[in-house]
Amino acid sequence: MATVETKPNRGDRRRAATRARLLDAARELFAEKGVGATRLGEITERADVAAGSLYNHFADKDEIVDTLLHEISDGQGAIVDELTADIDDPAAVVAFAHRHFVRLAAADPSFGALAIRLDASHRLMQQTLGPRALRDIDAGVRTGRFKVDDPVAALHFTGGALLGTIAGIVDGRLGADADVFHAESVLRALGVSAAQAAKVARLPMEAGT
Amino acid sequence: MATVETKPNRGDRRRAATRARLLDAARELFAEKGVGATRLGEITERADVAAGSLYNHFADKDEIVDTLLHEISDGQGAIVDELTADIDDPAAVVAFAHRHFVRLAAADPSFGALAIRLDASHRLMQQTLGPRALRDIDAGVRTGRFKVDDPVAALHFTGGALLGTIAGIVDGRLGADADVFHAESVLRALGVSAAQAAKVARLPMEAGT
DNA sequence: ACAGTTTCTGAGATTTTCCTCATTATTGAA
DNA sequence: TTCAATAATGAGGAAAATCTCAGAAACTGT
Repeated sequence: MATVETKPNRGDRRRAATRARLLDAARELFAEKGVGATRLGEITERADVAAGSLYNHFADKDEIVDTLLHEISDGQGAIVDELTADIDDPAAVVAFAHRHFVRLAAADPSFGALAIRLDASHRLMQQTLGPRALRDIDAGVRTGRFKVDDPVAALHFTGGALLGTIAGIVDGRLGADADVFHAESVLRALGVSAAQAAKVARLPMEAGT
Repeated sequence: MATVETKPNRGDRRRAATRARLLDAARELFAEKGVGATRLGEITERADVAAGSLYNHFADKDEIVDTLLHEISDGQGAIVDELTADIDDPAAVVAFAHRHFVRLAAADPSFGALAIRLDASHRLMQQTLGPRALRDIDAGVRTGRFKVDDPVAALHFTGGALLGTIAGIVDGRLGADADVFHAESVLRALGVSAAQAAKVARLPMEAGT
């Protein structure tokens, strides 16, 4: 209602391009040195954009962080949803989702660094990807696949564990193949039998990811 | 050899007191707003200490963070070591250690907030408390109590999960009784049977903590 | 081609933060 | 009590970061 949908002009594209350059630069810098240590001037410099232009797009650093977070979580959330759309077993869904993010962190270091460095990453992860994860956990509890007394506690547990594994990958202590171990541990923690966890965590994943 | 041990003077005590006031203020502020967002001026103001005095004790913010980390990890590490000194079962040791930190976060919100807000808290946690945790995991693997292929991956997994649970407590989504659920999940993830995990995670803890 | 609109630019004003250092206060020893 | 040594003070200089704004450039529609 509020906004009228209209075809993007050349001008619109130019605006979008500088905005994207700013976001890319911010993402890189946040991953490299953390949010707090990144100066707005560094962002505009790396983006090769004039200092003043930043304010045409974002009011302040927080707004950049928020935008980045929504971009990532919406994008990845949708990818995972699609990846697991036709899987019935909740255990397999959870395993696939976790493996997706572990692999993503290995394939794109800036994503991993960002995930663990964003201020209060726990809370934000919970707010954005949390609802989807909680839905999957609940599904497993309902069908009896998971043995979990407190789904919310399980959400925090598994979400934190994911960030922990990502942190291990980011600083090189874990390899890209950590996804299977991680998924197996998640399933066990959720009450899946060891044999089943071992099997489900090793299911082949689609070419994607 | 280097430093001569001598009885603390009144002067020594005064110096130590301002230093302690600075560290307390820093701890509070880091917990409230994160390390990056805390200005040195805020620390001296809250500590009610002149701006210049900070430099009599610390070269810069990093040195404050380091000091705080060592203080916490040495202190809490020793407490946990003592708490678990005469326990043989590695599973019980791990469960007690995790429960201790979960309870600590519930009892002392500033500890919890600090734990999850410290810049790159994952890496730092791993560096400080990690060696002890890894030692306990290794012990469990050796005795066959844990079924874990990759102890380092398990360390990251359980460390992250702990931070996740602490985050849940800090923002009020989990109660102080989350310690049992958390410990039970950790044990399961490490390959302890569901029945054993349920039992060990509920062992009574010493009055302490 | 022209006018009107939007975006970008970058120098510099403003604000914030860090840190030094001359001075004052406190302490311990003689 | 006096003196030397150590610690604390806080005003202010230096540096850094944020943000503004007037003008240039790019773009659109007519």
